[in-house]
Amino acid sequence: MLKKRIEEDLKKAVEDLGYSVTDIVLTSSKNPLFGDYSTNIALQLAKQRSSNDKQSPQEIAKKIIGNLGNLSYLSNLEIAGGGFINFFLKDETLLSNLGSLSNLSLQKKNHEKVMVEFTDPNPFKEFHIGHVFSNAVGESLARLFEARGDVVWRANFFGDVGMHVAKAIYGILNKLKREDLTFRDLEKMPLSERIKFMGQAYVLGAAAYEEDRPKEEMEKLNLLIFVAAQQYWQEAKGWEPRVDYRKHINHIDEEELKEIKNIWITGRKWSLEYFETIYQLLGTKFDGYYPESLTGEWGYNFVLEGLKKGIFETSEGAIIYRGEKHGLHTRVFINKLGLPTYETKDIGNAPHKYSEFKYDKSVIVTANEINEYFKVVIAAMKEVNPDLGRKTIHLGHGVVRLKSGKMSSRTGTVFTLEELFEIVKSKIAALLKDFPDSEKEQTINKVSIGAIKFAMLKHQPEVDTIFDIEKSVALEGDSGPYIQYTYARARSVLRKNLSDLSDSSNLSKLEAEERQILQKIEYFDGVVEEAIQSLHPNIIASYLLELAANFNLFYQKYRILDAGEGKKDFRLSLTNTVANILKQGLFLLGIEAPERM
RNA sequence: GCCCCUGUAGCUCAGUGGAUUAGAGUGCGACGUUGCGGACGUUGAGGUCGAAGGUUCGAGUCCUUCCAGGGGCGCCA
Repeated sequence: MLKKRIEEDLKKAVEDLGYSVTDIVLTSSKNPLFGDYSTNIALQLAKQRSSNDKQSPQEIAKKIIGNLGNLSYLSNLEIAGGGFINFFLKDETLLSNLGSLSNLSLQKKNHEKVMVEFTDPNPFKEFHIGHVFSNAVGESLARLFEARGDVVWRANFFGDVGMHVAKAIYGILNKLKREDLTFRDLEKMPLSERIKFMGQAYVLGAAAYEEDRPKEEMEKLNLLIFVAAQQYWQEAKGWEPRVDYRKHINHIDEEELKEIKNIWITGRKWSLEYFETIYQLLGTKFDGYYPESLTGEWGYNFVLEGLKKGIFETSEGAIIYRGEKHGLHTRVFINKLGLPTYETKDIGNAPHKYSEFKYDKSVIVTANEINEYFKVVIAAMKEVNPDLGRKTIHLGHGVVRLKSGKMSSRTGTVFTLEELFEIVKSKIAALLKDFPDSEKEQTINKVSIGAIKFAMLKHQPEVDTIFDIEKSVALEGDSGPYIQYTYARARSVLRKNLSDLSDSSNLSKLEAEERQILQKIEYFDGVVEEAIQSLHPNIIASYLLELAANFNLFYQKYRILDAGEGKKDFRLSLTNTVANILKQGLFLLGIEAPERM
């Protein structure tokens, strides 16, 4: 990578002048007049010294250039503007670089163990497009870490106990009664129908909860679910309970408990089965699953430990953490019924995950509406277990909004992945109507998922995205299909060439468009590093769009296969490298690149 | 009321304190291939970077205040 080389040479030249530099900023130039790379280092250094020793940026730049001497890979080195140093690479340098990149593989030099938790959909509820956003971001981060050589563990945390489940089960019981069905009838339906039923039941239960009438009944149901879940883990996995939930209930009707337990186990299983079909479609495979029914118990112990140390305190019958000491809010960890809240389940999630995978870093991707809440959880974790606290990074992604407003499974205005997928799929299917049947279905899926994921990943993850369902998942312009199409077109040319690709560094003259592509290829590695460092997959997305646009312009203007000897080999090699990078870049975004589309 | 996030072209968004003239895509106007895949390419119009101060040789970027939108603020997740 040439950028690294320039940075090293530059750093040495600057240090020889007696300046201490921690960070050399070398940027790729947008304007070809300013060379391939530029640095403002001289302007930065001019500020560093006290006034009596001050030198102008130009003077410093001049000295730096003097120290750099003659660099064989450059065609020119100049001072411009108010002290910028511009680096012009030789065409031969870029060309020889192409040879080394034609079988591109990223340098794998990092070897940290990284946990990435993402998607986190709750059983009994719909998989909505917010989950798709979380999945797209998380899967991309996981792949970026892997590209750097890290060992990644994909974690999926889900709420299988808590009021939302009580609402869902309350809804199921009532909906069954209303429609004169039994739970057995449900079991005979196809999976998609069962999921739909449960989704509707949840909305029913949530609405009933708002009315306040059955609140007490639902709170009791909530407790029963905790007991049922605990029994399940005891029987199925030999789990040793750490918390006694029964003591919070006056009287338990064992028949009722049995019924609830059956619905909980079965409904939960259906949801998880269904989520797996979605993960397969989206291209994620999780290494570990962390249900709140278990992490809650881990967290319970964690909080009690903190209580003994005085980190947590009791208040009005609940166990709370006072966040004010860190400029945060007070949050309840164990409610007055003795049940762990989400805070406890989440704080217990850390030791639970760590017990299975001893990570150096744990990145948790969730919606940003719980950013403030997460700060409290991490602050508390840092006090009880500083090591785990330090290793935890929370990335709050933006809310996916519809034009009509935010969607919520609580109010029933969800927009599910299925609904979105159907809309996109029908558009793609229309375009691919003459496609050979054997690969048709698969290709339609690849392109549809590419369109959806790319539409989400082209934005910064932290910022809210507004989804105009019809328009947002575009197929032309800034889109996944645009890049996939460019890839397919490049592959089509390469398939038509029957001879071997040969080295072509003896080329006499580069066209401007060819040079621009070579320059762009040069800093793919740098872009990947930047994306990892900032946890911003959108940097990859922007890069791919630029590369695809550069290639399309070249493709439009010049012939490849009948370019004539000398040119042809080079252009094929260039096309091959672009195709490889597009494919790899898309892979880093979790998107597949079909050979034909 | 307090805390956090966000205000850049009609719309959706990029933009490390730096380089004439703030960039893409989309939408709108005008075009292009007897061509290797037109889901492509070229071109035009479109901006008081929410507002006002400040720091700096230099501010869309940093600081302060204000305005607007969103999220959060002890037993939902």
